[in-house]
Amino acid sequence: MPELPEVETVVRTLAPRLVGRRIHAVILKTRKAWAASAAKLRGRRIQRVERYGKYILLHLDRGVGAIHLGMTGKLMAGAAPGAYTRAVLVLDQGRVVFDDVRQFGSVRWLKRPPDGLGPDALSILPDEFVTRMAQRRGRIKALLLNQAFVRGIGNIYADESLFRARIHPLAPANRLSKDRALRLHRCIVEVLSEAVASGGSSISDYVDADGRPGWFQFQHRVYQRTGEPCVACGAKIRRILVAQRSTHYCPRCQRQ
DNA sequence: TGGAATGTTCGGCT
DNA sequence: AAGCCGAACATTCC
Repeated sequence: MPELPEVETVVRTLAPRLVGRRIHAVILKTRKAWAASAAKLRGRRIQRVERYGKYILLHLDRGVGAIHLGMTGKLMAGAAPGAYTRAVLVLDQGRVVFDDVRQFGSVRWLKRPPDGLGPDALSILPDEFVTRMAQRRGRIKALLLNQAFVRGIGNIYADESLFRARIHPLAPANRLSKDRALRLHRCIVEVLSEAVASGGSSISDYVDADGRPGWFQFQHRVYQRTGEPCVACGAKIRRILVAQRSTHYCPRCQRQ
């Protein structure tokens, strides 16, 4: 579940319970390579909690805790550990439980926030978005998924944004007119903001730090609606593969 | 039973 | 050299 809106929702529900807390102990139930790094969180005080693309950053008195939810990661305040719990941060007041069925997520201690990521999808300015797009020849859908280009967009919101902007997912980025690029930027901000306001999309079992699901999945217009009628024109939604990911679009509304 | 699922990374090829 | 592809990671669900 974890794209920008889901991570943002987790951060908003988590932050009030974490800021000012000290991490007394780190319990690890994983053999993943990040475990050694995660152990360094012990003893640190959490000064600020921030979303950084799809990362949850705990700004500490020394360094940062960087949590990535991968595909199935969940971060829950005060929850009981279960079968898929990979890490528990024991605080001076309460605890945070990190569950992750597929284990693509991670909990790490870093000297500084991760580098190599592009500007945040919700804060990049229209002009910069247009300029960066003009420098890329790749397919627009693949580019939106590329965190080095913009950070925060994943498979759901890439499809939903392209649908709203009426842009074909295979369109080469640098071949879009300035108007269409601006429209795409506007639609990305719109879709992400609406999704944040809805608490994200719960497509399998996503919940925020308080265990509450989001409801933006009821607003999806193309994502996982293959074969269903387009809400705008009635044409059947099509599914193709782009960058090895399922890509859903309306063949009539989104022309090449 | 095989394929697909909210993600990232790496190696190889052009 | 950017960009593409396939594979890998691990587990569940239908």
